[in-house]
Amino acid sequence: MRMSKLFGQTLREIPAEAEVTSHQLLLRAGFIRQLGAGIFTYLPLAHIAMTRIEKIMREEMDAIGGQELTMPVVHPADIWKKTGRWYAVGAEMARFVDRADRDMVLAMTHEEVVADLVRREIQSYRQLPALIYHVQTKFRDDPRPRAGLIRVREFTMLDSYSLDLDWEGLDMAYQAHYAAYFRIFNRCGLSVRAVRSDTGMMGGKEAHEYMYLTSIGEDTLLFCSHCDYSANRQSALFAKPNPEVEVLKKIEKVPTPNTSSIEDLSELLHVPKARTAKAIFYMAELAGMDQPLFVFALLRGDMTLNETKLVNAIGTLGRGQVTDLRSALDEEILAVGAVPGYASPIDLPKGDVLIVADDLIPRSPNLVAGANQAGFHLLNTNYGRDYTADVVADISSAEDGAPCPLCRNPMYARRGVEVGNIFKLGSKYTDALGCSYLDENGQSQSVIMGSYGIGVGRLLACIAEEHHDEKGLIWPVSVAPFPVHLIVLPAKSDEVMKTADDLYKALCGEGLLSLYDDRAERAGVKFNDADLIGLPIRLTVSERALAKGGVEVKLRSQDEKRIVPVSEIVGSIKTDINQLYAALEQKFNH
RNA sequence: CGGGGCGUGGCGCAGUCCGGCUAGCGCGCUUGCAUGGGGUGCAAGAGGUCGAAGGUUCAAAUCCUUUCGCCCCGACCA
Repeated sequence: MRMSKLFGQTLREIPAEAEVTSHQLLLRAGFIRQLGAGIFTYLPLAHIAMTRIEKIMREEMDAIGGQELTMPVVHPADIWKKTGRWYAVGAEMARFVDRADRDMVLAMTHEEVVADLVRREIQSYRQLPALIYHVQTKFRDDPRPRAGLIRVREFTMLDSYSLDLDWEGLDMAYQAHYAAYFRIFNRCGLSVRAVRSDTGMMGGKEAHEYMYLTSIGEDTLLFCSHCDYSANRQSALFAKPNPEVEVLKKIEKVPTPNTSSIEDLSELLHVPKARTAKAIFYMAELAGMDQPLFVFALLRGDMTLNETKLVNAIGTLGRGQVTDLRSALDEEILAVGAVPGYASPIDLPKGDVLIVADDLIPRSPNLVAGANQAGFHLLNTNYGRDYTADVVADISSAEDGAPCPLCRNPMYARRGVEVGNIFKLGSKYTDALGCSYLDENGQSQSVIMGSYGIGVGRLLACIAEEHHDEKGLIWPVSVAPFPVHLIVLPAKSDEVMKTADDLYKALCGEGLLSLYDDRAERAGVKFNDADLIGLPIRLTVSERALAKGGVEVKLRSQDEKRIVPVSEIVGSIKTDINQLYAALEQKFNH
């Protein structure tokens, strides 16, 4: 590609809207341009890089038996209504009506389409297992896109779907993906950690997320310092304290004026936070219910509430899945007879209030709790004797330093960006859309499904985030838009330009694609642009280099320069490329 | 959705508080000359409904109202 013809230019200054490094560099180097919030154009350089990433994805998917197809971006709402997600997913799903007034959906994922397809195509156990995938556009109307390509609304995703006879088959498909996804990330030069995750709107039994660890990440992950336990904080378990058994003391009301926080309470009464109970109030919207449900969450004063766990705990009640959870307003709290700052489940006039207690509460005797009266708390409240809950479940959040649920050693917290995920869905979607197959005994069985995805643009951004220096990007050889950046410097004689032109053609002839900076720019401009764009190998044709007997070769990732005779340049570059690939492989083989 | 910030040539900004000639500056872009290994110099140019609508005023980038968009924090999120 001649740079004089390349669509898209580099920017000297950082556009004001970019704060995150990958966003700044991708804008400055002429890879992306923004059209709207979370909506981007991928210029030729980014397009080529993404195409290369997708090629790696296709190779790895094909290697585990995947078959590529393409599914639509616009779906009739019908199938989403059948699985319930038309109702369960909120404004994140973009909807519209077509000219015939039919409800339509922009694809945010493709389980429904897959299930509909399976219903038509799969009838017999002989057709299973099957694995299909595509690389397709998704639209999720995220309330807050941010950080350039890290969190966008429209994006390209590799998503694959495994279809199996049974759960054992799904386990195998899941394992195959688990490994294939690591290979994809590693071949792209990105180091990731797989952590256990919540299944969220996807549903299903088990899920992992692939996390690129970085301080700009939006997710908080917990890693055990000793064993290999790791999880997203949304679903991370931890070893809770084991309180000693005590004689249940008599409940006692004490005045505690102006003591509405656990800190103040703990100080005033000289009791550790672990011997208090705190109440947190929510309004939960449940699928299929008109009125939001008041949720009274109770946990020990030394614990932090985990909203994801709370949502899941409410979901186990069978009253419907939570579609929205928000903090209750003071009026709403007072309306159920509780007093903000002094609330407890004891003697609560029970309207339609759902009490969810953390599982540490029943094991913790003689806790200080609110008296449902401003200015008073109760000493020695005990679960079972004084009150009960509708659900007892783990609703506490694992924080930095919390003991590992497996080995009790402390866990540490890190931030990360989710670049991929894998879900064991089971028959949630296949049953909803009625896809079954006949087994060898002629019995009808549910197709068991898994779904797996990687965001291509987000992956590109993470690679940029990981591979750069103060001058610009440093693309891994596997995803670089071109392996070679060929620079010709202005010169008096025509020989320099002719040598460069010939070299450019020779490289093309050898299949070594290059970005050829043939512009009438000065050396500094060209070198700076080359550093900014970050292609792996830089070749410089100049009078000075020719006088030294050849062309200057420099790797973007190293400082050394060397002169290589023109006749040997093709071989030399091929060697460099091979070494770069070898180094990349080396990095992840341990 | 709550809080904060910002919309002025392609990019970065000044001017807005306190209304007043033809709206500036740097970069980039065009042309010419010089220069020629790390964003070169000189000269001459092109390019702007000051986000939009309405209002106040003799006069609005500037004041008022409404609205749209973008960014950041939070809520949210596969």
